Amino acid sequence: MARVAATGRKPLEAPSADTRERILDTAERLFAERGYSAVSTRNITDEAGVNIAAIHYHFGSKEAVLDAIFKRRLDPINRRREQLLEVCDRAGADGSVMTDILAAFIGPTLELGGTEGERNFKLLAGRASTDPNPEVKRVLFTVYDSVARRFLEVLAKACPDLSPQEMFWRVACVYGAMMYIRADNSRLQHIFGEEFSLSDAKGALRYAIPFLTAGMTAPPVDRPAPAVQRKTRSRNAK
Amino acid sequence: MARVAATGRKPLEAPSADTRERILDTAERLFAERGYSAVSTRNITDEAGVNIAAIHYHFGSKEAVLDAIFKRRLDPINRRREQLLEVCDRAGADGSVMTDILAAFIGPTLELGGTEGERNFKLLAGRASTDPNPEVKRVLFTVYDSVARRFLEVLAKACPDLSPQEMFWRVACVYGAMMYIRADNSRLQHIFGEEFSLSDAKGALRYAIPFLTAGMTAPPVDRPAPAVQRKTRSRNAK
DNA sequence: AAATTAGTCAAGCGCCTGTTTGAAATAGTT
DNA sequence: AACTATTTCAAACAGGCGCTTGACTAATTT
Repeated sequence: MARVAATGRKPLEAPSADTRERILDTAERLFAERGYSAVSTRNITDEAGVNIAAIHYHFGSKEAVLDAIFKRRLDPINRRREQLLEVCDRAGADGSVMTDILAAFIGPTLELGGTEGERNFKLLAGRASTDPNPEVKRVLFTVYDSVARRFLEVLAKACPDLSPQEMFWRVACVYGAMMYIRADNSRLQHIFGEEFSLSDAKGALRYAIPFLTAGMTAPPVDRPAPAVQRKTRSRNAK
Repeated sequence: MARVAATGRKPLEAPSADTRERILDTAERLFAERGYSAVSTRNITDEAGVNIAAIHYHFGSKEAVLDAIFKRRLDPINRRREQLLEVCDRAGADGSVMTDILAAFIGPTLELGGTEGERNFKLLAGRASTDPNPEVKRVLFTVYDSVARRFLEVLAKACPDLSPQEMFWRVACVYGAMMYIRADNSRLQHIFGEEFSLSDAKGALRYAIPFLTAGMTAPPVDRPAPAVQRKTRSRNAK
């Protein structure tokens, strides 16, 4: 009781879940705002209002904090992705399934943004995707590898005409677009005007997924399409 | 003479262009490898084999080094981009010009890679694009703003059917793909296999530009295409 | 009520940060 | 040969880094 009264925060059920969560929330925000390398453990504990030793008591290291942040948000998202991909996989391989596959993979991450914490994580995830820091790369690898492989399986099944090379480059474009939208650097916003924002999840789903669908279903470069293949691409009714 | 003999490097014409260039080359490599925030001025001067004070004598600050790195590589590239965009602009607005516009904007940066320094810069440019550090953002802004506006002008002219919203999101996808390819994080390579690499400039131009062309020329979501519009999209002869 | 456990705390470990200094060495000019 | 301007140098500035320690408080178990 004394602790709660002293810090003046709302009482919480578990005694130290408070400290743990406050560290995660604060670190999530600071990593998103300044980047992993530019944030110190002291920055985190100071802003979270906890003792400097709390990070190493509860997590063990700065890297472990990043890992916990990603696991906390991504575990449910990845479960949802796999579930949606399963549906697409069973639906078979006609041209129209591409939109659903992309939506299954991209949607759950772009829809984040209901809470401030989710918004921060979305930024962090996008910005971390090109962070060369070995600690960041290690965390991302352990957290993304499995679902990324599943995504590629389903995708390959839906695009039997694409050579591995072509699939590689198309997937890179999809990844790039998704990560850039998540990262939401304000450069395009500055050029187009303040009324546009990459953090607008509805816009992302409405416009980016058709763009990427068109790219994924375009006639292959390697073996020009066998003339029969001709797909409708204007299905934008949700 | 004594200095050259002592360091065992090839003699150079200008007296201190040596030190300046060595700092730029080394910083370019380290920033690319570890990220701007994770590299210290001492890391740079140590590896460059120059005195710790040289950075502030020749540049004034760490941020000014980053700025000089970008200006050195990007000034010729941006001149080339503007020249190529000019040609597209004059060519008028039929559907086939989209590939040329994208190639004009993306090509000159993806073609980098002839020297080790160019390869390092390509990585750095991609990775910096989502770096939230304010120093990095400031440098990128001053260096990219002008040519980005020109690109958008030409693009808008070639896509008269797209609403501003839709243009915004499509351009975001193009930017994202380009930056992700430049950044060349090794995650996709790890999944697809070592024989695939995002640093392969020929592959990027061969496969990514058709992908993005398909996305940019897809029927608009906002006002479904006026049924007349039907574009050929299989022009892959260079 | 005693013993155990979980959590918090201020202080400090050795090392690194971006930047500055004033003197020494070198190069270019007269 | 003397003089000036440019460049390099070791040393140091105040402060921050990730992480550890050992004492202390508070809740839980026995």
